[in-house]
Amino acid sequence: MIDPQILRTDPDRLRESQRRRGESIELIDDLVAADIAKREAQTRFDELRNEQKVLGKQIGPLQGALKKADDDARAQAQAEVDALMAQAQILAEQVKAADAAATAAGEALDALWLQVSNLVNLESPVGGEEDFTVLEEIGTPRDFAAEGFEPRDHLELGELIGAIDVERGAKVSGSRFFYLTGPGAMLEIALLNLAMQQATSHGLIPMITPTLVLPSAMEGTGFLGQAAENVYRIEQDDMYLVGTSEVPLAGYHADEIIDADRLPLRYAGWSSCFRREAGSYGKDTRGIIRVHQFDKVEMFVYCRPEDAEAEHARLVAWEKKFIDALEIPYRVIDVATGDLGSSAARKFDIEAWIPTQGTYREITSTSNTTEFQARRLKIRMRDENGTRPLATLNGTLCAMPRVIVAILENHQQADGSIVIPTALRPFLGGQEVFTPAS
RNA sequence: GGAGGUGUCGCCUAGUCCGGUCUAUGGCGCCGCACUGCUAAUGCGGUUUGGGUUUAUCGCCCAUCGCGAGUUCAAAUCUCGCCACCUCCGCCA
Repeated sequence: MIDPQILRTDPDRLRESQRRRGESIELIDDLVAADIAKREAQTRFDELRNEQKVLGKQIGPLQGALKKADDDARAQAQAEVDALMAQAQILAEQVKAADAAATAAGEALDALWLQVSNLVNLESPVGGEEDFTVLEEIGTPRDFAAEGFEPRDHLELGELIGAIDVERGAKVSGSRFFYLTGPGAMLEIALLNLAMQQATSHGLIPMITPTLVLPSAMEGTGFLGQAAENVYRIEQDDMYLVGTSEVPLAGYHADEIIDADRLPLRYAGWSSCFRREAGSYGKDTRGIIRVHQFDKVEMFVYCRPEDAEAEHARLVAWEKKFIDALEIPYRVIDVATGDLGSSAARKFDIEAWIPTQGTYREITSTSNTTEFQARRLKIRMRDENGTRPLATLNGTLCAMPRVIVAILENHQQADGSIVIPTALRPFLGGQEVFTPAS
């Protein structure tokens, strides 16, 4: 949610943000009207309620006096009480109606706010999925032609070395599920160790989070808007499977007020992630680039709003350091406004070079969600200026399947073996190569 | 899953039986001021959160006693539902 003050003082800022995202501008007009309606209804209720309380305070003492009154005064006192009671009853009806009206107006307003995405950062390139800006390219893709062989894709390689089994994944769980087997499983564990080693060296707090969450956490992080179709819902218990540990890491401090001197709070969460991948039929059907379940180490930061942009840059730097250690060529892109997702004001993706696709593919994504999630989840900070919402940011450190794809494809040799990046070897007992199973 | 207990403004706590005097008591902590070579101690004042109004301030109004609904002129207090935690029993990785 965006600061309601901006809606009242500068609604054009919201309209401009909506325009850049390609989302509804009329929504802002509705919001302005609903905000006014809500305040009017609330004020009416407040005033009536005040009248009711003033009146109510007179009744108690009068009834006390009535009990003590002697016969002469009784009739008089009784009449006074009756008159007040009659008045109070009318007022009670009005209060009830005004309360209902204010509640309804509030709900209508909240429903509209839930449809509004975060204010985009004005630096973000405007446009759709293809309109990103490339910020930098690092490393050089190998020239397999010069090396004299045709690169195999990650699935072929994974099957060759006995690391990936998608056929049995499909047999047991359906399409887009897979098993990591033998060296594949060991590789994921090694990646987890490297990621957590780097994370802790940066001062992040390691976390293992719930993956099943209540609606409040899902909604608070902005995943029940246009992204809702990609979320698994457990109907029977009204819970959701998270698509990223960003959700439980953001919910961790929900409803809390954090002392500013504890900020920034930085976490590295490890969890399984579940995605329905609705609307991606036919896309990336081969291999493990797009799957329904995978594991991921996610970074999550709570900080002062004024520090958020610097923090965002720090997250990108940590992501780069991780990919650097894996010796994979990549580029960093500044994602365009139309492709940000509802909670991000700005988003940087790292895309790894995938030789058999001849292109870069997303392997990390880091978003500055400013105060958007914090407002929804009621996470505030307290400093010398009082209590106010803080900023949250998230960023991928290691999304297992895609990192594994990038390692296999970029470090393959002509015989189908895989050279293990030096940084991973300590976590694999010093092993240097994955070789094809016989 | 069953039985019992608990839930009050950072922490602890009074208030709930018997509705109005609750504008929620007291202690700790914290902030400000006074006193004071310094610190400590002491004294005085302040200290839930959210919304509205006013905004140069002070202020005023409403909501908030785990959450929600109900009864009532009036609910921390009565009724119902739910949630969380604790103890015990059952089942279980």
